[in-house]
Order: sequence, then C-alpha cells, then structure tokens
Amino acid sequence: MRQPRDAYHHGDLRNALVATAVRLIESDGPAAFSLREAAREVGVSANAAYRHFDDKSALMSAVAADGFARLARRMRRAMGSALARQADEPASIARFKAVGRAYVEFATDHPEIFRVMFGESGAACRNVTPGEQDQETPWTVLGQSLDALVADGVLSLARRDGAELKAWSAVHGLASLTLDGMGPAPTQRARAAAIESLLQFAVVGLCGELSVGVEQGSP
Amino acid sequence: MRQPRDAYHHGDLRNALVATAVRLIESDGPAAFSLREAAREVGVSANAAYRHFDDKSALMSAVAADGFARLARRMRRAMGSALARQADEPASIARFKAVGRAYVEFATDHPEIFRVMFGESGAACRNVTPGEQDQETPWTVLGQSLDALVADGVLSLARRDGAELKAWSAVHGLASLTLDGMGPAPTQRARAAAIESLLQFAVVGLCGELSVGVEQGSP
DNA sequence: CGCTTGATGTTCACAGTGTCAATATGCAGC
DNA sequence: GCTGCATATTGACACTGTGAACATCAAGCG
Repeated sequence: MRQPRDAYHHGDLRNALVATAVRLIESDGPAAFSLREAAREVGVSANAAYRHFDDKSALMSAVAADGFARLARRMRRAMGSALARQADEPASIARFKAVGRAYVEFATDHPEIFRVMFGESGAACRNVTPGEQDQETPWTVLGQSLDALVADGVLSLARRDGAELKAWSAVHGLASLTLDGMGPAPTQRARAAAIESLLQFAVVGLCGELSVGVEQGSP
Repeated sequence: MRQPRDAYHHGDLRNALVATAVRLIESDGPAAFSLREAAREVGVSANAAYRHFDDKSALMSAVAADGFARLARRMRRAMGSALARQADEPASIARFKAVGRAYVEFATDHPEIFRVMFGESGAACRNVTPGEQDQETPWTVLGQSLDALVADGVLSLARRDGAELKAWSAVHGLASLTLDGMGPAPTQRARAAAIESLLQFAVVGLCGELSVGVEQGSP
C-alpha cells in the first residue's frame, strides 16, 4: 500500500505532476499527453491529480504558466546581457533584438510547450488574479525593452503606443511559422538568418528608417 | 450515386465527413472534436471513415487543407477588390494591406479552423505532391501582392527577398495573439485599429519609410 | 441471367482516456 | 488517544481511436 515512493502522501504532488507533464509533453506533444500517464509516471493513482487540478486542462494551464515564467526569465536575461552585433548599433536596439531572439529561440527549443502556452489551454492561464499580476511576464519584459528604445531616442514617444503588439506579432508570427514548418528551412543557419532579418524589419517598422544607422548592405 | 442518405453506400462520404468536421470544430473547438461524433452526425458507422482517412488526424488535415483553400480565395478576392483608404496611398500598398486584412479577418471569423490549420494536424497538409502544388495558396497570393509592390516601385528589388516571411510573420502573429486573447480588446473597433496599425508597421518595415507618403499624423 | 470482384459500410472487440462517487490513509490538534 | 481534514485509492462509467472480420451493393464478366 505504501510502495509508490516513500509515503502515502507524496508531499509535493502538484509540482511533481507539472514537472512530469512538461517532460511528457516536451517529448511526445500535447495531443499525446494523458493525465493518467503523468500520474503513473509520478507513481500515484490517476485521480490523485484531481486534488490539485480541477481538470486535465487545468494541469495543461499550469504547464503553460510555467512556460511563460521560463520564457520571461529567458527574455530578461537576454536583455541584460545583450551585446551589439554591429558597431554602429545603439545598445537599446541590441537589447530589443536580444529579447526578440530569445523569444524565437525559446519557441524552437521547446516547441511543444510553446504550443501549449498558446493553445486553448494556455488561454486560461491569463486569468490570474489581478493582485498577483505584477509578476514578470514576457509582455512586461518586452515593454521594458521598448521603453529603453524611447529613452535612447530611437523610438519616438508618438510611436511608443501599441508598439508591444506590433513587435510581439512579428516575433510570435515567426516563431509559430517556424514551428509549423512554414518558416525558414530547419537548419540552424537559415533560422538564425531569418530571425536577424525579421528583427531588423521590426526595428524599421517600429522606429522608422531615419532614426537608425542601418543600410548595412549599401555604403 | 443515387440517394446520399438512404443508400448503403453514402456516395460522397469523404466530403460529407470533412464538411461535418468543419462544422463541429467551428462550434466546439478542435480538442472536443471526435471522429465518432462526425460519423454519427453523417449517419454512418464510425469505422466507415477509415475507408477515406488513415487517421483521425488525416481528417483534421483535410479540414486544414480546406481552410487553406478558403483562406487563399478570400485573400485573392480582397486583393482584387482593394480600394485605397487614403488618397495618397499607392494602389499596390492598398492591395497588400487588403491581403493582410483578409488574413486576420479570416482568423477571427474562423478561429477554431485557423487553429487546426496551424496546429499539429495542419503540418501534414503541406505534404502535398509536388505536382499538385501549383494551386493557389495563401503563400502565393501574398507573393503576388509583394510583386505588385515591386512593380509599383514601392518595394525595392533588394528588399523583395524574404519579404513573404516578414509580412506573413507580422500578420500571422497578430492573428494568433488575437485568437489567444493577448491581442487587442475583443471589440470590432479595437481589432480593426490594431490591424490597420500593424499593416502600416509592416509596410514601413518592408519598404522603409522614405518610399511611402506616410506620416499621416503630423503635417 | 448468375457469378465473381472490389469498393464501401457494418459490427464486434479492445485498450486507453477523463472524470465521478465512495473509501481508505495518515498527520495535526483537542 | 480520539477526531477532523487534506490527501490518495479503488471501482465504475461513458466515451474515444482503431484493428479484424463480415456484410452489402455496383459493375463487369462468362
């Protein structure tokens, strides 16, 4: 009766389930994921999960929330340690691009998790309580990088409005298309080139061409 | 060949299944869709579907393919009947924007189908035979609208390369984020504004700011 | 005409799933 | 030491996707 691990009470079932779900989804995709298998893997009966999650989809939402947290951390780290790739590129632009790059790379590193985050189950995970919402999210990190563009004089205040949605759309679109096989060829090189190209596109689209020293191709 | 309902042999089961699947998915989402229910709805046994589809996911792929065809038609029609919204806007830009608008509007009109098209099942539907691939696809329509930009002198040839992916990324990202509740507020007005704003962003990102008579806000 | 043949549907069966209801188990506080 | 409560279990049910064997019809052949 008490074989499973050590005790009848697992101690930290909720986190164990989420971690296992992440692992299973990462390896077999969200469609193949089953609550029972996750429970089995943790060494617990299937219905034990219902003490911690209303639903199978509540579990998936927790997986999505974990994904968003990891994505936000990765974006923030990238923003912090960004280096300019071209000499004449302002630091704020380098940081903005680093954030976008981190986003797309997260998607290609964890494609199945990314799908959960933006699938039907992920939608429920934006229903956080308004009090707890001051946590770091991908959206807020992106906003910081845009504020830095404004502070640097690269992005005019008039254009700051709605910039999140534009930048996010571009980057999210590239990430999605890449995962679905409609993006660049699935080689590391082609993908990297597509990302850089798209980031430049986004910078020009947001800031306009005048403000920036671009035109790297023609002297 | 005779009675589509009465006979033992349905006559057009394949299309009937796809149509029913579209209807069911459109109303309840792809996750809730079941092959058995579709068969039941058509009035046929569950396993009859296996004469026409290898898999449940093959049925979903057919749904996705149908979606792509409808999307391509809608984009082409929009491109054909585009009107400039601003007096000083070249017709080629108006057409390009109309294509993008049609894309996002298709997504918000058929959110669940859109999800199928770009979900895991949709991936298999790009495995068409190379001979049949010369059909009209969203990608080719977009390409035509970009070619028109070049012909109009709005988009330089040097920037034509890779323009599909950039434009598609922006528009696809907005569509996806809108469906997932991270886009503009779900009112008709806010959505339309977000689309126009994003399209302008894409045009500037692609063509640069100099080529176009923009700056509609400041005299 | 009767017979075969091949496409199309049907029934039966099975393992696996999400989830409900009732029950057992072990820790915390009187 | 007994009781309450969160936690986990077992049993059951309806439903799913799918394989195997069988039934039904249209068409073509003698």
